[in-house]
Amino acid sequence: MKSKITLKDIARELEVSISTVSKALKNSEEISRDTKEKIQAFAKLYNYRPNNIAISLKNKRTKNIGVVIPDIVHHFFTTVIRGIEKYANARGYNVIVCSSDESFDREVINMEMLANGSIDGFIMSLASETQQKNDYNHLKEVTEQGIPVVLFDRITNEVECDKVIIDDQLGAYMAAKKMIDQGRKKIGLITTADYLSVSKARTQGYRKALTEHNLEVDESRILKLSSMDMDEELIQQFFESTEMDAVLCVNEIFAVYTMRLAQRNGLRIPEDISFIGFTDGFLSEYANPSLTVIAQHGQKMGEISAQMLIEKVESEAEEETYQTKILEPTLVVRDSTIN
Amino acid sequence: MKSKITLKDIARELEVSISTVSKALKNSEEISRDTKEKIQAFAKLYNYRPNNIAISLKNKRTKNIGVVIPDIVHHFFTTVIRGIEKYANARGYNVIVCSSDESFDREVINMEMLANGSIDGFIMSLASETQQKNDYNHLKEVTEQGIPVVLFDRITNEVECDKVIIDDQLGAYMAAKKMIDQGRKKIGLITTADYLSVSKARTQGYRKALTEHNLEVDESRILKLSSMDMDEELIQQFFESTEMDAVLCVNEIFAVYTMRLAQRNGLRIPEDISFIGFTDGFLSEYANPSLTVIAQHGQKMGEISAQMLIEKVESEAEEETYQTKILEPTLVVRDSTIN
DNA sequence: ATTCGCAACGAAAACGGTTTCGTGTTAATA
DNA sequence: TATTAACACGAAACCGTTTTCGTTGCGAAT
Repeated sequence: MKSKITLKDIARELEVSISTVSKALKNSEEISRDTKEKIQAFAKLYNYRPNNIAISLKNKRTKNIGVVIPDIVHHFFTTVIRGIEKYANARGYNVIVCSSDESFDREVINMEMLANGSIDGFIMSLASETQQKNDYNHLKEVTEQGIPVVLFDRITNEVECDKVIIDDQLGAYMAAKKMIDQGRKKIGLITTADYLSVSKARTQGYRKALTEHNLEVDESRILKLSSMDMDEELIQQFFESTEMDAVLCVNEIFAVYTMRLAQRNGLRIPEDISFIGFTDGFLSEYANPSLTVIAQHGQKMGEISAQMLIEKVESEAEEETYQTKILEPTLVVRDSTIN
Repeated sequence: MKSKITLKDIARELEVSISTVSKALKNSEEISRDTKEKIQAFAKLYNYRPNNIAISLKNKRTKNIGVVIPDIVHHFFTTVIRGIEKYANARGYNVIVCSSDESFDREVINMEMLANGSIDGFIMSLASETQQKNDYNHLKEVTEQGIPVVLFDRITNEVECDKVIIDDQLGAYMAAKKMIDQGRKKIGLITTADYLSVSKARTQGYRKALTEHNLEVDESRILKLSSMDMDEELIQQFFESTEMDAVLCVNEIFAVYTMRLAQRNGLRIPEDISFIGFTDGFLSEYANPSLTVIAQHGQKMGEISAQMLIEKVESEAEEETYQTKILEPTLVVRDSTIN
């Protein structure tokens, strides 16, 4: 086991000072050509790599980005991570991923773990429990320490920082309008509790579309589930007791599950009933029939988040100017709606 | 913006030495009750947290685990990450996730980035390109430096380290046997190229099951796809030109996609043709019909990997003893096979 | 009065780099 | 010949901790 070689080792071996070695490896003008060549050759031979930790301590910059998300086993979030990684790695940053598991406490603990020097900034999406409690002191503390934060998707107005979201209201509006345009009148909505910023916005978009097209919003056609568990029982009851010719769901699981219910009840999709979901994941693509969805562009969201964060991290300026980027959702038409 | 307070700050403010502060905060016996109380109160008031980076430099331990996987947008790998996170976080470790994107070069780069002090050990699954090239020098270098490595799922015998896999051969065997027991005779296999360790093992299990039950292995019933892309064209051709009453697929996407093809051709599942896939993900659960699968227990795999790694990291011993844990796969019966 | 022991604290090295500011040597200039 | 500037390099501080090894001051024992 040959352990890592340090500047000190090289200096001792070549009988020069540590500073000379350091400068030589950075190709400093101060050092003579001969010495530089000798040192560089030696370093290459022994495969010298500077110790990241030491550099971090000196620079007070770690080149690590902390990502805290509610759930890692969720297609949307993984695409966001992919986007973050793509952009961050290209700029020499590593990504430290922590999942809050929708728990407020775990979110706080993870942030505290990372905030003590491990990372240069945070990219995060709020745990549902956090949105429910409406307590953002952990976020405020971090920003007050000067650690940049970018919030995506599940955001809050309570904390001042950069934000990236898609226009959820518009997305739901587009989906509902699509169904209305195809002559659907009895459009149901399966969503989650309103404390989730995204669900609230989507419900608004749904209402807006119906109202604007002179359709009454029938509250019995709206099912609000707790976000945590996919309650099959409730969906089943709802589906069987509600007359609908179209259903909008705030995620693909609700949609695909309900489609199956419909099919078992002898309904044809999309002839008798059509479906639109949110999140353009594998489930939508490979469902039978494939599911029309509002794509949230997770990867793009991740890239933009990373870009915004790294910009803040690397900017010397102390400007306290924050922006919110709103991405446009896209309707991906598949076989669960007509043509 | 109040930036982080350090030991030095406390020492200056309270007119004691840095060492006294450090000891007081660790409740050392050396320091008088009075002084300790004063220092601890001050630290609490100003919310002092030790700087992780400084501690890492001192201890030569980062409490970070590096995870390098082929793809982050993949259910199996995310469940593994979840398992790693769960175990690691409980022990105070952070998880740095890097995706190789199935690329050898990215795998090498990521490992080099992390190996220079950022992490205490690696948990990884090989990129398909790496398995194809059969080049593991980057892994060997890392282990020679004394950095522990745990390989999971996509492993190689070329490098000596701890390993965690499921018994892929057994899994495929179980699946094929299940179909045979139900009277299926013309069992197809949709898999990926043999250089992927798991695909090879699964193919072997499939062959073994057929042979043992006096069924001839018809090579024309085996489709080998490049792992990278899900080639719909090829699957379609294969499906339509091959007579089968059962299909075993090495992942859920292949299975679900092929099920849809079958249904469009008017076949009933599972009456006319039955399906079994690998990976127990959302796709299998919410497919219509739901898909019988060989569960790979990703989360468990992650937990075990993390446990093995942390054990190595924290053990002083220089023992060069490595083990390979083989998990038993489970057959999860759903509606794509008979009862 | 001297020595001893102990309690309570500080100085300094160490981790592995970067960087500023000397300093000694040589060669060019006055 | 004395001065000076450029060159090439080293010493040391610094980042924030931990930890070892002093070093005080003081009461007790001799």
